[in-house]
Amino acid sequence: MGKGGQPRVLLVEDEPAQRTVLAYNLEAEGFAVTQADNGEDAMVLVDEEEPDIIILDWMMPKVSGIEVCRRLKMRPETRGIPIIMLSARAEEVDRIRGLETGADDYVVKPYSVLELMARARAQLRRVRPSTAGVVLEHEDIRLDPESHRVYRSEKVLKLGPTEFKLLVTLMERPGRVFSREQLLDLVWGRDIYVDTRTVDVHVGRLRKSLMQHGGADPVRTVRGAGYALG
Amino acid sequence: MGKGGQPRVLLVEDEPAQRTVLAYNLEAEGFAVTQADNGEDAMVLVDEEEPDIIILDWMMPKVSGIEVCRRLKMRPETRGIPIIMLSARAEEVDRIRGLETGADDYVVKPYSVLELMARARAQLRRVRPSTAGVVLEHEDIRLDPESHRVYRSEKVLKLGPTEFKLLVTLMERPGRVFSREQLLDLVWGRDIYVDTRTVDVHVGRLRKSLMQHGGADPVRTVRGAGYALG
DNA sequence: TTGGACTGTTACATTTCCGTCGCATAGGCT
DNA sequence: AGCCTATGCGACGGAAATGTAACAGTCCAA
Repeated sequence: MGKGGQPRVLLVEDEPAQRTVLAYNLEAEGFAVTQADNGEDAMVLVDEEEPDIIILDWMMPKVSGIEVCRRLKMRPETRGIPIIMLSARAEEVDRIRGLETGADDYVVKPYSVLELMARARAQLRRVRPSTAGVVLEHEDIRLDPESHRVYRSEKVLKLGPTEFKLLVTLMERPGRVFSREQLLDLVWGRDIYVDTRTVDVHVGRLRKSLMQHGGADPVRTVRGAGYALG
Repeated sequence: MGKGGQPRVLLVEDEPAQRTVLAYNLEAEGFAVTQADNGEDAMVLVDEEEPDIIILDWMMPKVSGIEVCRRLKMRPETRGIPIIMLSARAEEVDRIRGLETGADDYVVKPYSVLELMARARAQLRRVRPSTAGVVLEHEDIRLDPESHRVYRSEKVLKLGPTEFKLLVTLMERPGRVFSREQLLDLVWGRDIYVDTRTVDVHVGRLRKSLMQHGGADPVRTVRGAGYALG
């Protein structure tokens, strides 16, 4: 995985409008998006960004999506990356299938964005079964990303957006110690400037929220290093 | 519906003995039975056979029942098919419920065959109540897409077209949080340009409509994320 | 044509949350 | 103990997200 929670997706589509819409939706769904509008750039970006999944348009100038797919599936180091191919008409899917490019899934345009998201998640789950769309559990804490709900011993907890994201991050790797800088990256975003002490404050708020109905403090402070769950 | 009033059931169970027994009983009860022993085949058969109801074992090799269920409930064209999940122990039912896979009912092994039949019929009745329309229900809200009518505790509600579509979308996956962008996609259509704040306004109108005869607000606002039902 | 129903936008009110500061407290080292 | 640093935590101003009424435009039926 790119970083703790944010799966990286490489989006290859030559039509700017479609690419923009997709990128927007993917980002809204929590993906870190890298964009390319042609096959050559895509090949380079695969190595540079090491995406967790690739969404690839079939029709493209120069190097076509099919060709990109074929090349990637030939190299051992990129073979494992799931590829979802976009194609304009249903009949084409059969053709692409026939070409045995090795793509992992196909979506026909015009596609439902939600469906595409679902398929992307499904692929990610296959490759990395832990995260993305599954209910996270740690001791008596249960977190469902889909319904955006957190339970502790059957009681619903109320927590703010940042506390929620913070908890998601911690729960994705229970026991692992995250430095304040890492947490800023993962929860706030890579290019946001905020004081590292802000993390402390939010961890404090998260603690209070998690203990609002009683129970022990599940967050562990590692002096000089950061925070961890359990 | 299948031919001549015979409801089609897709039976997905990897244990041959159990599957055979169940299939026999289902056929005796007048169902047209299609069988699968794994999730992948099941996904294919859903499209090929268009069953009226699916009985799905939880534990299966490769693609689990949960995963099949989740995928089916994500696709609009299969979302309406009722799914009954079979699970080995009672505790698991709670777990599956927590996962919000969208299954319509749960039966614990070892189950009474009669009970399973009864539940299957109940689901069919719900989906096909002489009108052949899918009826969505959530708490005290009942929505019939066929007649375009919405009831709340036996009283008919009056709501506009957009409010109706919005409610349909939310009710198709109760509990799930939809972002404003997703709702724009699903309710308005993906190539319509409207401000995301418009969603807020319509959610507000939907709320007012749903509470026009009293009752609590069934729509949940998830700050920083979107809206959900329940 | 007129009136009603509906829609999308805007402006404003209100709530909730965020980031920072200051000080208290705890932990670790000599 | 005494000192220094890291962390906990309450408070506060302000920003951001959301609720909502009002408005103008559109469509359609009477």
